[in-house]
Formats: sequence, C-alpha cells, structure tokens
Amino acid sequence: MRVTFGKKEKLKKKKEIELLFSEGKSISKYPIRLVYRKTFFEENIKIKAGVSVSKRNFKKAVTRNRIKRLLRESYRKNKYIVANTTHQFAFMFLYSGKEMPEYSVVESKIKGILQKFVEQEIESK
RNA sequence: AAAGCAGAUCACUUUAUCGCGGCCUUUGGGCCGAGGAAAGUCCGGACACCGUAGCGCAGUAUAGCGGGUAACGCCCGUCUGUCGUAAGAUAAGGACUAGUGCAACAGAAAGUAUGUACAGGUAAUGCUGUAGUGAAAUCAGGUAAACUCUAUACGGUGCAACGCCACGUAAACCAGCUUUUGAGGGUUGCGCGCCCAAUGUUGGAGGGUAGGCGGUUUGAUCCCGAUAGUAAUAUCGGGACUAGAUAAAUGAUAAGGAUAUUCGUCUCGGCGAGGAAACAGAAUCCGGCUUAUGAUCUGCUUUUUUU
Repeated sequence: MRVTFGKKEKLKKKKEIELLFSEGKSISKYPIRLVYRKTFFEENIKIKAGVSVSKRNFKKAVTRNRIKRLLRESYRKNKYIVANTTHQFAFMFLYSGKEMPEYSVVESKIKGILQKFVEQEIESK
C-alpha cells in the first residue's frame, strides 16, 4: 500500500472526536498516548487519525506545530502495522511530554503503540 | 584603533526520495504554498449587522506650530525646553488677569499677613520707605504626569459579523389588521425621548445542529521609472498576480555547496580540517505602534596614534 496520509484519513468531525474522548480506550507509552474507539465511517476507510498537543505544555504555536508534524509523519510511515483491521477505528495521538522530542524517539514510540494495539484488538479475536 | 550615534538590507541555498494543502488538467502530470515581526491585540480604518443608533449630561482619548494620510494616539518638517563633549536622543511642550486646591528650606509673616531696627509722616493708626528671608512679600508669583477650563474626535457589536442552502418540527419566532389598558418591562452610566404588551385572525417562516457554500482573498496591493515637494507623501506611465487552511496545509530523511566563525600551517596570502544560525507559524483584510531576535553593510561623532 501507499504510504500516504491524505484528507480522508484525518479525523475531522467534532462529534466523532467528542465520542472518542468520552468512550475511547487508550494505550500509553510515555510521552505518547493513543486514544482509540471502534466506530463507523461512511467512506471506505479503515482508520481515521488525528493528533493533538496540549497548549498547557507548549505555549508557542511553533513548537506545537512541530510536534504535531512529527506525530503525523511517524504515523504515516508506520500505519502499515494496523492496516489489516477488520473493523473501523478512530485514532487520536496525544503528546503529553513537556519538552521537544527527537524524531527518532517519536517514531519508535509510535511503532510500539501500534504493535500493542494490534495485539490487543486484532489478534485477541 | 577604541567607544558611541543613526539608518538600510537579508532572514542560508540546491538536488534526490517519501509526504501535506489549494488551483488547473488532455488523469501522464503541471503550477503555487508563512513572517519581519505572521506575535502582543495597544491605536486607527475598510467591511458587515443592529433604527431602542436621536438629544442633553457624564465619560474616554489627544494637546507648541505647519504639513501628510482613508484615518490615527502614526509619519514628516520645524521652534522651544531637558540630557549628552559631540553625532544625536527625548518631551502628558494649550490655559493658573474663571474658580478651587497645594507648596520643602529660609523668614515675624506665603493670603483671614505686618514683628523688629532705623528714617519719614499724621490728630491717630504698618500710614510710607529702607534693612533682613526667599524664586516670589500686598494692584503679587509658581504648580494643570492637582481638580478644572478650552479645542478636537468618539453610537454599539465584531468575520464565531453577515447572506444563502440542507436536515427538520414542539407554536416558544416575525409582519399586517382588530379591540382595550398605559400597570409593568426594555435601552449606553444617568435624564429626556423612543419602543414593547394581551385576544382573535391572515400570511411568512424561525430555534437548534459552530453541517455545507459564499464572505475569503485584486488590494488605501507589490515592483520599476518619471514629475512635484526639504521630507512624509501625491500624481502619471509600464509591468506583476503573490497562501487561503478550518482538530487547521510548508514536514521527514540523505547528499552536496556558500557565508560568519574556530583550529592547524607557513612563503601572510592561500591551503587543509571542523562547522553554526536566532526570534518565531497566516486564520476577514489593510495602515501604524510596541515587544522578541540572528547577522551584514553604510554614513556620522568623540578621543588617541601615525603621516
């Protein structure tokens, strides 16, 4: 499959995000946390994902943008891990650290989280 | 050379691979894609809506003089004061013969004044002069980053404005007409003024879901030149199209190249090696101000040295 992360694969609906936070489960590998929820999309898309960085920890927009870009880039490169799910899922990656991370660290953490997700949700069934 | 003053410019770049947001497409792809402050949201507008937006009071802002501008609390010129050896910087720089208040030290006394010494004068009296204190002492003066007065400006709310479409119904919405009452309520802080109600009926379609589209990027625009002006700026001519996202697009990796600069070397200019980059991310759009910050260059001033 292509290693893309286009508009259709991004989580955009406000309602969907509210549901995700109120009912979703989470996997944590400090400093990154994944919140996910089994759901239904009209489009033929397996997973919709979003990223979020707290304004409380990073006051400046430049650093928030930078971290969000790193999160998106790592997800894009490693989403092949979760590509063959049977259900549709909504994802949200949260960065809960307090300092600017290195790209290599972010990527390895994301990889770990995605593998854990596969163990919990796919292989258990 | 050192110390300082003022101003201008730039904000590393190229290629490859993978990727993101627009627009176009002959579906192969092509083109475009953050800043000088995009920031703080402190001023001024444009634009939009609200006729309960009117009038008066109050309130707020500005303050030499002249000019510029769509407008300004901004900019330019200039005078004066202050600071600095100077280049320059800086100013809440209108008014205290409208009123009220305030005032260190000195002094008898600083506004319901009049003590001492000497001299003069009177029927009599600080009635007059001099000495003395002080910036100022009897038809006084200072102070308005004191109240105040004067002049000028100011309706309110902000693109989550506002318009259209979709979904969709409970009579809570709007408009007209009818009858009765002005109690009560509304408004910009207050007053005046103005507006509203309920019943029945006719017509229209609201609220909510930050759902979609428009607003939304061609504009007091940018670049070059000429003319007018000391300048800010204006006019004319030619050229350019330059982000439009909305849980919010500019990234990741690799390889070079250049500059500041560091080290080594010597034949003092090369060679070799290493090797940065700050502050910071558009959200309706402009003009300013303020704050943050890495360099480079130009002009000027003072001091010292050399010729």
